Parts: sequence; structure tokens; C-alpha cells
Amino acid sequence: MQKQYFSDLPKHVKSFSPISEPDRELIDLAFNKKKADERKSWLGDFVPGTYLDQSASNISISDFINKELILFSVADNTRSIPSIMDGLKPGQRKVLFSCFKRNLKSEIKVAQLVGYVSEQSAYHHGEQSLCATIVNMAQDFVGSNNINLLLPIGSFGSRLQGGKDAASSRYIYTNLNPLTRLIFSEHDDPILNYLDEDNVRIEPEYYVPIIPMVLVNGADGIGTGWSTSIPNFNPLDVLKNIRKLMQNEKMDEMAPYYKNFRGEILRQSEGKFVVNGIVEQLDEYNSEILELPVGTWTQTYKEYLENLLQNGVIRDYKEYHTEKKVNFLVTSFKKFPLKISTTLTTSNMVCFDSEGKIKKYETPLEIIKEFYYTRLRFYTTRKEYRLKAIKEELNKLENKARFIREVINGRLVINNRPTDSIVRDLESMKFDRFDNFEYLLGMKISSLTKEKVEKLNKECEEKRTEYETLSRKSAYDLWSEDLDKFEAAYIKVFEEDRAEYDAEVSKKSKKPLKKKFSTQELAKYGVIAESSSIKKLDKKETTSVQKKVKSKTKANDKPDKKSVKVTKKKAKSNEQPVKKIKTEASAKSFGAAVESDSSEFSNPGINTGILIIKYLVINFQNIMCCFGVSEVQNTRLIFEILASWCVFLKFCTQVP
DNA sequence: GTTTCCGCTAC
DNA sequence: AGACGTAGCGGAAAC
Repeated sequence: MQKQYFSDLPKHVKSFSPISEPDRELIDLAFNKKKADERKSWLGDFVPGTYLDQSASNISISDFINKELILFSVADNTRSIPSIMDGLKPGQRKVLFSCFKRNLKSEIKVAQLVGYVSEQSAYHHGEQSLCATIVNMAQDFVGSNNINLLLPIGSFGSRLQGGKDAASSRYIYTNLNPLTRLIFSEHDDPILNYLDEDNVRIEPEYYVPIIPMVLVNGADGIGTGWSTSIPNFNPLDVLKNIRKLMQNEKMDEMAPYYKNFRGEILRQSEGKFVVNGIVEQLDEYNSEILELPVGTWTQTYKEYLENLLQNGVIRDYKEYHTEKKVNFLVTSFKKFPLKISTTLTTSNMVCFDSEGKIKKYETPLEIIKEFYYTRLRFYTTRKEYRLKAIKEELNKLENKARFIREVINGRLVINNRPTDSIVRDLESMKFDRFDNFEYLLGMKISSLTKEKVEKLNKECEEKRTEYETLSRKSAYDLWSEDLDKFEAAYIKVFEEDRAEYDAEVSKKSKKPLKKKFSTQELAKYGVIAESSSIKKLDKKETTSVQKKVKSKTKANDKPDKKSVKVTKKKAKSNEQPVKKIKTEASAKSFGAAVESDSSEFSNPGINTGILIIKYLVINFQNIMCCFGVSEVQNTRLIFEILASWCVFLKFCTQVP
């Protein structure tokens, strides 16, 4: 399809109408970094089903922005922001759907799962993204998931580097977490609203887990106009509040919670929490760091300590941590307050609600409430669906039982009679037809034995009981059963996991003897003679020391293993900016990108195209700089560059 | 007070 | 194959 599209490129190359004054404001609305809130309302007014007329050869800027660019922005949000019902983004949902569809029971290589997912769930994007999504869903180190829906079998990354240390998808395996099906119940599978892609049933609009998973594992996402940031909460807290709602009681306030985190999370103010690590002061000079705040990775903290060391703020530090355990020993010249706390906020919790509308939630309790009512309705639907299904099964069984009775007592004769005649008898005896009576006539002859007859009667009885039992249960009863079952399993897994962590943490590491400095040593380091000058390195000095360190590192050109993280520094405004276009990298990535694209747009290449346009607009000044133009006055030029993108595509398709 | 960085799905 | 660079938003850290 794409080949065909590009072979007829002249037909698809459009030119922009001359730019008008209102257009300038629209361009600003679309691209200005400071106008996220304006973009929120711009997107809010979007009418689904709006498309750019593809037959027109001339496109006005306003049509382009309001009918084409907005489609990209909407898609950007849907893929980046989760649903309040299952806490999943479409990519993650496709992964889960595919695992369920495959009835994943034994471990599978991540790279292989990626292939399966893109095939089964119409995933139209790059494999790298999907790999990262799967790895993310399976991570279980402190600060990642509270309940990882997939299992990490192999190196899925650790808190050393915040998961960036994961191995390649070729080397690692995954499987469904046994808890996953307890949360995403099989009984709900038939009542979900499945989406359709080219007449193939793919993942549902959203799953309906038994607790709001968006709070359990949190979420982070960046879209257009909107972004979201939801911290993790304790599944047991969430569960308890769901029960409270069922009892019509007031819910308890909740603070964020991270599995196996040993520090503390305290409410500082409305929607703001302080996250503290653990430092133990061993003696005047030595302190031991036993835990870092959530999201502060061990490697990052090491670099922070290294900086302090280089700047002469601390004397030494030693590391005894493992993948799971944080453990630094810091030796300072004096009591030095180590930075060991961060904050978490609940001020930007954005989700799509059950109606598919993007919405900001102020508190976790508001999220639970909204989840609750929709989920409750799904339990009612589940009950109705299940009753109907049991009734059908029972009906079939009863037909079979009656059929056998009639054969045995001779009122229905089968032996040596033509089928048509038997079928007429069956009709007059009012048997249900289902599959043209094959379910009756196709029964084994052994069904007529005493044992089988008794067994069939028993099955009928069981079905009747099942029907009766279920019809007496309320939606609340069904939900409670699910919650109880999950809670028991979760606590068991949780305790095992915690025991493993405790064992790891309490394992004695070979610590050096606590070191006390002799007077001579202190004098040697200048602590005694000039203690005041050391303990208060003022800002100026710190900076100069830092500079020194940096230049030294550069001069050596041989950074040792404990090298200081050299922060990227853009040229300052007073210096002549060194503007550079990474032409090769960009062209390469763009060239590759036009090959694939998602089908949610009217034309192939739109997703990529919009990204390129954004890139061009944002970096416009840079590009012109290469041609010796220092500043561009005419915004229209931007869109002429866009036109050259089309020429570029044409060029690509002409390469033999 | 301003700039940079982080997190994440996509290219 | 791996390393790198881009968009987009909000908030914290760094300058």
C-alpha cells in the first residue's frame, strides 16, 4: 500500500495556502512549549470523525492544524495516557491481551512475545518500543511495579540504574504472573468491549480488573497538551477502600507505597509526600546509607557521592550494595547532612475515564470511586451473562438426559431407521435443535450405560444448583469472592517476596571496621587546623572546585571508573552558539521511519510525517543557521521546508 | 529566576 | 546491534 502511495507522489504532494494572521496564532498554539493548557482546550473541542479532505491539492494552515495535526495529538494522548479502569496504555493492553489469548503458561522469550503481540493485536509500531513496554511491565525492583503483571525471568534491570540495566530482549524470558489472572478475571473476558481492526478482534477498550490497577502500579506518560504522573499505592490499601465503598463506609486516606521500600513516605501537605531514605550515623565521621528514596537509583547516588568526594566535602565512601540492597558507607570530615529525600506528588493524575474522556483526578480516592461504579456495573453484566450461559448448558444437558430416557424406555427408536424419520420424531417430541440434533444423535453408544446415565443426571443436578447459587448472589458477592481470593494469594506471594528481600538485606556484608581518624590524620586533611573553611565551602568555592575537577578530567582524557558524571552543558548565551544538525542521524532515522506507520490515520506516513514536521518547526532556526541565516522573520518559510520534506520522500522512492 | 533533567511511547 | 537524538508535559533539581 505504501509503495503504491509513494509511486503516485505528485498526487499526494499538497501545498499550503498562504499564511494568514490567524494562522500564526494557530501555529503558536500547536508548537509553543508554554501553551500546553491552551492545547488542552483545543483538544477538548475536537470532534471525532474530523478528517482533512484528501482530494484537495491546497491545504490551509488552519485545516492542517485543526484537522490533521490534531489527529496526531489525539493519538499521542491515547497511547501515552492510561485508562482509569485497568491502568493500561494501549501498548500494554495489547501485550496482556496477547498473553491471555496465547494462554501463556510457560515462559517465552521476550523477543518472541513481541512478534506474537504485533501479530495478534495489530500493533503497528516499532519493536523496540514494544520490547521496552514488556520489560517495563515485568520489572519488580523497588520503585517499579507493585504487582508486575509479567514475570521477569533474566535481567530485567534493577534499582542500580532504574531498569536501564536490562538485558537485550533476545536474552530474557517472561511469563504471566500467577496473580495476573486473579486480578483480570477470566469471567470478565466475554463481557468486555473488544475493539476491531480490519475485522479482526483485538484487545478490549479496557479491561476491568478487580481493583484499580492504575493506583497499584502507578503511571507516567507524556502526550500533547496533557501528561500524567500517578505514584504507586499499596494494593491492600486499595482493596480495603473498595470494601469500604461496598459497605457504604468512608474510605481511608492513602499515601503512596512502593513494594519492598524500607524508607518512609510521609504526607507533607495536600497532594505532596516526602520520601525518605535511611541513614544511620555510626559515629561522628561515619554514616551508613541503608536505603535511598524511591526513584533515586544507586548508580545516580554514587555519582552524587563521587561529586562530594571530588569537591572535598566528604572524605571517602565505600559501596556494599547488591542489585537489591542499597548500602554505602560514607566517611566525612564532620557531620554532614546527606541528601536522602525526595518528594512525590499527586497533582497531575490524568486518565481516560470509562467513557474514553481524558480527565484529571485530584486524589487517589476519587480514582477509586470512579473505578468502583463502572466495575460494579460490570459485575452485574457478568452475572447476567453467566446465568444465561449456564441456562443454555443446562438445557442441553436436560435434552440429552431426556433423549436417553426415551431411547431406553423405547418411546424413541433409533435402530435401523432412516435419519429423516428420526429427526421428525425428535421435532415432534420437542427436542431443541442446536446443531441439527448432532449433539443427541452423535452421542456415544456408551452413553446408554447405567453409569453414564447416572453421571448425566448428576451433571444436570449440578448445573441446576450452580444456576440457583449464582442467581442468589449479588454483584457485591461476586466481587467480594474475587477480592478474597486475590488477597489471600497476594499476601502469600508478598510474604515470600519480603522474606527473600529481608534475607538479602540482613546478609552481612564485609564491612570495614569503623574508622576513627587520629588527630594527625585530621590535621593532615586540614580538619583540625582549618575545620571552618572546610565545613563551609561556599557556593563560589564549590563551583570552582567543580570546574577544576571537570577540566582535570578532560585533561587526563582517561577517566577512571569513578569518573564524575559530566553534565551536558549548552553554550551560554554570551558565547557564540555552536549550532549543528545531525544530518546523517536524522536523515537515517526519517528514511527508515517512512517505511512503517500506524493505521489510525487517513494516510500512511502521517504519524511519522507529523513528527518530522514538529522536528522541523522546532529546530527551524538551527537549520537555517546552516545556510548562514541567523534569524528567520518569515514563519511561512517553516512550511516551505515542510514542502521540501515531500521532495525528500520523492527522492527516497526514486533510489533504485 | 531560569535552565536542565527525568520519565515514557513513539519515530 | 548498539548508541544516540527527537517530541511532548510537569515538577524537582541544578545552575
